[in-house]
Amino acid sequence: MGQFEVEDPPKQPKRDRLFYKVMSGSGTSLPGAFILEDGQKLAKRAILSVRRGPVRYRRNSTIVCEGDPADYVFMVVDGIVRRCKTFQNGTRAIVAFHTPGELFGWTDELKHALSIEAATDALVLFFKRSALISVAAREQKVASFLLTSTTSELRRIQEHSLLINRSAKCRVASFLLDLSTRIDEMSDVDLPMSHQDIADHLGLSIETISRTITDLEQACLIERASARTIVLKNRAALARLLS
Amino acid sequence: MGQFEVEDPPKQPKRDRLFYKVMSGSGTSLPGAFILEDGQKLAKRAILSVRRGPVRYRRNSTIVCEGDPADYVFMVVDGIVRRCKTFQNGTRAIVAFHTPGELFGWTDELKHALSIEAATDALVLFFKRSALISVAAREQKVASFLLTSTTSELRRIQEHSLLINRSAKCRVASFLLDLSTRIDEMSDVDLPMSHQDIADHLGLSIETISRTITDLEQACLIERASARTIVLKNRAALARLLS
DNA sequence: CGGTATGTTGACAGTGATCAAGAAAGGTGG
DNA sequence: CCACCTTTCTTGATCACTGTCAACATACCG
Repeated sequence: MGQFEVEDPPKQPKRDRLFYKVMSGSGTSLPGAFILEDGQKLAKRAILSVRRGPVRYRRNSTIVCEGDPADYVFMVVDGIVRRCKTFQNGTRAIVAFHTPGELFGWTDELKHALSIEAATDALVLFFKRSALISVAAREQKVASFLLTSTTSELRRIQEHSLLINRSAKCRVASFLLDLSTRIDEMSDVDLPMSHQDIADHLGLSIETISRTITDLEQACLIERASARTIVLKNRAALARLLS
Repeated sequence: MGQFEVEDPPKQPKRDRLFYKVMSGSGTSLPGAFILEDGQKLAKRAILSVRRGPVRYRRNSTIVCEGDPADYVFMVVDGIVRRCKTFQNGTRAIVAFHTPGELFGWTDELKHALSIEAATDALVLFFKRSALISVAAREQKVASFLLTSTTSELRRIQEHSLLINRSAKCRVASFLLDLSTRIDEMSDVDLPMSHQDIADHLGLSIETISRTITDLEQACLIERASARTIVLKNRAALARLLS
């Protein structure tokens, strides 16, 4: 487990707002399944009681190492977290990025199969797995929340896995569109993570990332406001690249 | 939803054995989390009460089309089922294969994002989602089973997504090792699906699949007993290709 | 202001896709 | 059981996309 740092008092109000939003279901609505209605005070109190943190991590610091015991489950409060595996030849694969409000690190194994690292400066809540499990056994709403979170993560990674045989242009377009909806900005996407992170997530090299962005810009689908800020000028055309 | 066929009476005993095994947890053990102990007669009876089928599908027939309403969740009883998406240019990506005992098709969306097809002749159980959800709300063991199944699927696809930037040799080795443990045969893997299916799952062409198998055979890691039967002669060396 | 990390662009090489042809396997009807 | 046909698999030749290496530009930070 990575180094713990002091809690960040000024951020507390933000954490509680976010946390309430998540537990009331407005952040992760689930049509047709376990809908988390508002006002489930019991479930909220139950989960809050087993929370630790939030803990602040600096960019690129490690939260969990591959092989660490899977005693904790996490929730991003602020920033971006990546889950990744580094191979012997030094290459790295980033399985997923996690944005604020997402629960992650839930597994059915005793050890984490992937490292968990802060892709940007990040605030992270900790939940003890064993406590969460016993709460879930009593509180049906908590069990629903766990299932909802896991199902959402499954859906995201299934979508991501569709990129396995697609071109670089398609992968980058998919990434930009997905990120823009998750960051939830209007038209300009401020890339929170490095090109290296994006490359390792999409299975491309940083050079190809750069070149592809240039190509998309020359095709007038996007525009580079700065190296890290991209304006999606034609979402429809970008989406057409995916099909 | 695909064509329904008559039930297959002689297979019934097998289905019930399998189903009991699954619900008793011996097929999908979950260390450290919601352990499904033996003798949970209530949960078993509760789930069985909302089951339909089993329905028999012939190889390559469609069980669910992309975009069909997600009213049902499925369980393979016999054979192999694939979940896939076909793109406009005709290429296809197979997100996952499902082996007997696996629950699949669970989603938090109203429609299935992927087509579900029989990769071999297959027997499939149906569960009405709405019924499953209401049973899960009453029966904690059923909720646990849903979470366990979803978590297992998540783990599998996360492992698969690590292949996104690996070589053809590594992808094929990974596939063969995974398949051999899932089919649970001693040393020889009888490939249940076509090379085309494997190619679409690994993001390679059928020619590369064939060539890679030839390479692995010449390196004495495997041996081709027939086109569809492969003997893993050196599992350790195959596993070394993955790291 | 200098130094490091990050991003961009070019030249070239390598892995795997594509196209094409042939071989093996499986299914069907005689 | 065999001949035939279709599907699936194998192997070869060529090409394209993307990785690698290198140089340079820019941003970031003390």
